[in-house]
Amino acid sequence: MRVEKITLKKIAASLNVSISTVSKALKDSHEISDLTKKRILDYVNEVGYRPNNLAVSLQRQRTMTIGVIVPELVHHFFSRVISGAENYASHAGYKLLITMSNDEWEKERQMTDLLTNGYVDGLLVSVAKQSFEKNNFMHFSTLLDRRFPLVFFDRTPSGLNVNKVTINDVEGGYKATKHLIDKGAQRIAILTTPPHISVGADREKGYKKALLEAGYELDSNLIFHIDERASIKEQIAKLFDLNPMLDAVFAVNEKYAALTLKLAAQLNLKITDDLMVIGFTDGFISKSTTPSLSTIAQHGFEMGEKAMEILLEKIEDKSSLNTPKSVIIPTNLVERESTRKP
Amino acid sequence: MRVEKITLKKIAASLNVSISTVSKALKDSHEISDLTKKRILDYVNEVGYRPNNLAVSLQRQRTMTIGVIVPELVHHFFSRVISGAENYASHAGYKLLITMSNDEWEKERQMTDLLTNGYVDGLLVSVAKQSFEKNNFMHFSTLLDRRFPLVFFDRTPSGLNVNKVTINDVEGGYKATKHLIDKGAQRIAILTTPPHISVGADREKGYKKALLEAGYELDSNLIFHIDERASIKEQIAKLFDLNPMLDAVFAVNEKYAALTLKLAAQLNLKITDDLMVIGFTDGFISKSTTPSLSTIAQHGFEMGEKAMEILLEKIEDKSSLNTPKSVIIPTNLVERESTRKP
DNA sequence: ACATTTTACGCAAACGTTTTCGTTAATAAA
DNA sequence: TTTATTAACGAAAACGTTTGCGTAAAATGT
Repeated sequence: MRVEKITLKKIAASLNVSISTVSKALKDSHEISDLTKKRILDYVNEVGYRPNNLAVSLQRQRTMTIGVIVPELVHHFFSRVISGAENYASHAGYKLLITMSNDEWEKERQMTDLLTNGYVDGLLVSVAKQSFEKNNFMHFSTLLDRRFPLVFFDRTPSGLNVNKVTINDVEGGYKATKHLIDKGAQRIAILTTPPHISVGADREKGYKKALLEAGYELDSNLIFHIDERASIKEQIAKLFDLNPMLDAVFAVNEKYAALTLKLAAQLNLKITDDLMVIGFTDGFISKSTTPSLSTIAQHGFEMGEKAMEILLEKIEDKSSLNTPKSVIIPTNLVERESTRKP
Repeated sequence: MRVEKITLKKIAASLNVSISTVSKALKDSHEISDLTKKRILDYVNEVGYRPNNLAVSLQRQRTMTIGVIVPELVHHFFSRVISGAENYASHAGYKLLITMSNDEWEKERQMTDLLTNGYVDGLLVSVAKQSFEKNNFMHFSTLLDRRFPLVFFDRTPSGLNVNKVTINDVEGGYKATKHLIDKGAQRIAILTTPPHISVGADREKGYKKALLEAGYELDSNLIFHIDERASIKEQIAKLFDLNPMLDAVFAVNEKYAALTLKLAAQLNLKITDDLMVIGFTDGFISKSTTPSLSTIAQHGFEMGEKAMEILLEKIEDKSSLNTPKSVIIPTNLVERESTRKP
């Protein structure tokens, strides 16, 4: 039951050698004789020495770890991105440290601060909702000034020339809506986020574009900006209430789509005869509902991989930091039961 | 566009004062005159100095951050636990660093190593599947030897006397099964994990206990250990195939439960007349399916809070480390449509 | 007037490593 | 035998902080 921390200094003292000898022996340096190496190795194994990572990183000025900041973890999509990032990173010998901002500006700032001042070599972030609301990205712009390797994914800060990998949300929204139109829908509603969330706003743009292109009229009664602080289900119910002739819904995420489906069942609406539904994000939920949900697949895993690829490139070749890279991961439509018509 | 790192040393040089003066000024020490303080503060704000956390932590021998290792992030339950932990921690002034083991032993070992050697003051972990398979928990026992503050949640290592907060899985399994029995089910199947996963095994115990208590016979055809490396849906389909008289299913997680529901719909089985289903974990999925899922609520948020409470107690009062604490978070049955009978 | 206290700062050790550069002793080359 | 080389190790600076202690000058007390 050893309790005191065991350091190079203590090992050195115990074996009557210098600190540098121990350090070199542990890295199998040719400067140390095989005999001493063995003596040191044996002792080290016995006491179970582990180097202090803080000291190592401080000295090396490198940590081989990457920080990730996401708004929240519950989203399947973010989890997928992280998995993709982790996958790429671990093959390159990097580890991942994940934190969450809870969609709060202050926490995002705090985590950026914590991670970028020593803990990690680079940062991957998806911006918090509150940062959009406040339109405050100064914690990121100081990072850019410092030329700290930084890549954004999915939710990217407005007005900053940064590395980012996103999906084409406008196109995604367009595809989803177009699909409903092609299936013969006449009155198509959209359940989206408040306008300051770029991904929601962009999907809404795509929605409008598809409608206009097909000669439909835009109807503000059909455009619902969900306020997540209130009951989502009640807001969707209100949509149905307001629009008796509604025959299709485009929901900008899985959650809204699943709830729409549920409400439809409660109102005895037949999918797809009375109502078609299409979502966004191809997660477990979309596959497991009855009927299963048509959706726009975002390929989060690939997004994470790509983001990490760019980040590591920026880390290893600092000169590349001068030319921000922007990559768009293609989306594709996954047709399932909620829009499948004979 | 400043690029060189700015440190106390550089500030001191620029202002012709000593490093300690700068350091003390930044902490508003009474040892420094108001004039010098202002001079330093102004300069520091201008250049945007941020202390190096590695150096600070190394010196302070304290980081005010807590590490979390989870098998994976996609699980709603884990996300909830993390949120609870984060909530408690942030109120106590601690930050969270999250990593995932991918259910792999080696990665779990690596992350434990990374975090516990400098990066964090304490560790919260839910054990990887592979560690159970290998029955290898040495990376944790060395932590115990070092008296490193450590609390397990949900999936706890076998044979180690450790701090842990779990739910009573046996009781949960019992409650779920009993509920089905009370509702009149005759042939009740269980969809569970391979036996080495303790939570699955325990829920299965509760299932058996409830059956025996009610005078039912155990039927191995009704006990399915799902192998996640193969198609889950096909395995569930096989269950239905094998048991035409099946009238209730207890699934040990949301995923299996949702898939069961989906399959039932495809087989045109009426819920609840032909089949009742009950799950485990009260996440978004259970609420959003049609019919909605009855389930055993695990209260992940509370679990996270409690785990963090214990951990912080161990950190602040090292003497408490001698007496491992074990807390059980109560579960409760949430009845929804999938078992609701008139 | 001198002694004492206070103010305002600097020095240097410490946290635990890595690594460059000496230095000594043994070995090889002349 | 003398000189050059190599092998094996140690001293010390450096990474960027914090903090106890020392000290000169200024302020206060007698």
